[in-house]
Amino acid sequence: MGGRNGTRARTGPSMADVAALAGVSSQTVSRVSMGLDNVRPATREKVRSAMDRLGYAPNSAARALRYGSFGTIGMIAHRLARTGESRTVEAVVEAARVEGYTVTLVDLESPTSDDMTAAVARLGHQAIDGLVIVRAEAAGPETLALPPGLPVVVSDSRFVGHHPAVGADQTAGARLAVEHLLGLGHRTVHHVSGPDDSGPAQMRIDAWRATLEAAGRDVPAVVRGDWSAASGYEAGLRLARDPDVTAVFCANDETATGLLHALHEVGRRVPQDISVVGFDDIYLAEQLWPPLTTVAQDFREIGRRLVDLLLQQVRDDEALVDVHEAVPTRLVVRESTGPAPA
Amino acid sequence: MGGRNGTRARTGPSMADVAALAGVSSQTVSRVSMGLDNVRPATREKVRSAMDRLGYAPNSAARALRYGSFGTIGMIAHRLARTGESRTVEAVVEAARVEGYTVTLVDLESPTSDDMTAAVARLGHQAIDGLVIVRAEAAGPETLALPPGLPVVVSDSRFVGHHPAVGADQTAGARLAVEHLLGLGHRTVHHVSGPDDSGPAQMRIDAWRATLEAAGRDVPAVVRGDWSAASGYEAGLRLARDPDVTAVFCANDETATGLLHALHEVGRRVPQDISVVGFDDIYLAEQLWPPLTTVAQDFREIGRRLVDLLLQQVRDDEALVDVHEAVPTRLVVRESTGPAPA
DNA sequence: CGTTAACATGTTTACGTAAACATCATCCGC
DNA sequence: GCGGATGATGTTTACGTAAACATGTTAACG
Repeated sequence: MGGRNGTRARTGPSMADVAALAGVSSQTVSRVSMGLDNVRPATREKVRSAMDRLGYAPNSAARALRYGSFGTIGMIAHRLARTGESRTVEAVVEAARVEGYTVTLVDLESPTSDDMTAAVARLGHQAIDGLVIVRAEAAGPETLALPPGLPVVVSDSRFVGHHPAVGADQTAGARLAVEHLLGLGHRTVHHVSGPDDSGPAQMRIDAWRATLEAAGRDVPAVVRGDWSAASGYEAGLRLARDPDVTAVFCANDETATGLLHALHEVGRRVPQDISVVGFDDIYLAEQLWPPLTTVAQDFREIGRRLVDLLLQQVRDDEALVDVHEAVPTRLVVRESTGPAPA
Repeated sequence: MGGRNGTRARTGPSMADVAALAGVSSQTVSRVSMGLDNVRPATREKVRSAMDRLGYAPNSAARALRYGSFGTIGMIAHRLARTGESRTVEAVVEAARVEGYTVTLVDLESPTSDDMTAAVARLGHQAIDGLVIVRAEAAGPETLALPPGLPVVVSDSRFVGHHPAVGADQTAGARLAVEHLLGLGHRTVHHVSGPDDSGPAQMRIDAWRATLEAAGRDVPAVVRGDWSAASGYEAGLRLARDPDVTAVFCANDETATGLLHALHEVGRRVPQDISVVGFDDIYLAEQLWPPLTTVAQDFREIGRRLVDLLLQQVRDDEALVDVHEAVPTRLVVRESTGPAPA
């Protein structure tokens, strides 16, 4: 694995050292350390001062070994500075904190199945009680060799039936976006999608198509993106050439940002000429120009439920494979959408 | 602390179980597990299949206890979905992966000294070999009660002399931004700053002021921001009222985004009427409208050096308090800056 | 065929903590 | 003032791993 110090590393004073200095047994030190009350105040004080003098801190490895628990959740993500990713990471970290857990992050070099497997293997050797997998793009549920018995939750619904999953309600969200645009009088809605191998991206595509079909509208060809702003920019340049395009639904807000850029550049006005809707409601969405109409994901709730579901498995020691929770999304209407041009 | 399962948690099969099934000693299992070569192929195979059958995974707590090392770096950040934060987190996680380490994240509820102390206390009980503190806004170096002997690095230079620090070269970066604007003919440059209690924010203010003074220009009053896009928006509304304002240097790209929003809204053209420069070079900067001229931080390099410096202390077991590395910044000129209006 | 080296494998031990159990002192009521 | 209860403290042990040391087995060479 590497990374380890070959020999003994920083190992501070142990309970035995404190005990020797305080003139008590190490068990008494343990009692003080855990805050039990069956210790005489005078003794407690002796131990406390010995701890302070030596700079004692409990060894969490030993504790973990004793308890079989680390108070730590593992999390696998790819390119975590991306908007959706970082919001999810933040939310999971926050929810974990409330439960008294910390989060250990591993990022993937690439979202390939191999890298995912490597990451899982590395985390399997790490000190975690459970695992959260965020947007497992390329890796399918079958290809994942997880340590048996390790509780897992996933924020990608392709894993339903394999692992419990929590995610935004992609389908309803995409429908909201498309219906909003149709309601403004647009004849149809174009879509700049996420990458092929992403479950959420596929769900947004499907819901977009289904909504158009249900309304009896033409379904234009999907413009492939990859979540990036750059792909949105390119898509924008392409779509702007077609004067029939009056409404675009982007797979995420970054893509939408790039699209807006392209439209500004070629002089198409938003929303007068073209309306744009994003997905995620990133922090910057309301400060873009124009402020972006988007489908808000409740990241905080998603993080909370991911952690809940994970800890439920950790505590009860049973897998919940069939669970799939869809967290409601809501449309946030700002200024990037307007009535279809006459 | 909380969070622990009261009784024994998931504890899979141990080496002893594998050894029993394979008919060898646990030490042989250990050898196979560690990939040593002094095991007969036939024996290795027996052990391997026993491992597979039982679903054996090494217990990292026991390993950590044995080695005194976790292969894990702790990281404290606040609001980590923020641009600069998430880029730094990403960079540190990536650099740590290269070194064979994972990163345990704790986010602060608020950047107060109390919360910081609580976070440190919680991490002190966690399984980490060293600690990275990112932008310790409110908490000063003195107020931090760190576990003695725990290697620490900080990405905020107020900690120089207390802990080794790595950060972007704020001063040079701010100077680049201001000189760029002066070079375009602007008489002076206004500044929307970060929060009072931030070290980097203060350094950017100081460098902005020093550069203006060195050029013999008027130094306008600082407009206080708080890193957020919303604060940039408000600052923008305020600054737009003053027709003398032709150039604004924002403390970060989010603030700049909000500022652009405000300027668009009131009809001031960028860069024809007002030039805007940001700081950070977030992923979206080049896709904003107009694409944002900004001071790029080399987050990847910062992350790498933070991890290097930390692991150096971990491995050599000595503190490097006097180290302070400033990673060069560079100006990325895009379209939000232009010649001063005539 | 015997001696020895080289290698494979087993045994013992320590890492730091905390539960379980054992012991010892103190204080209460009669 | 004595038996028993209560509470404080000490002792033993196990958690899973891997280093250090010990032993056994095979092969090579004279």
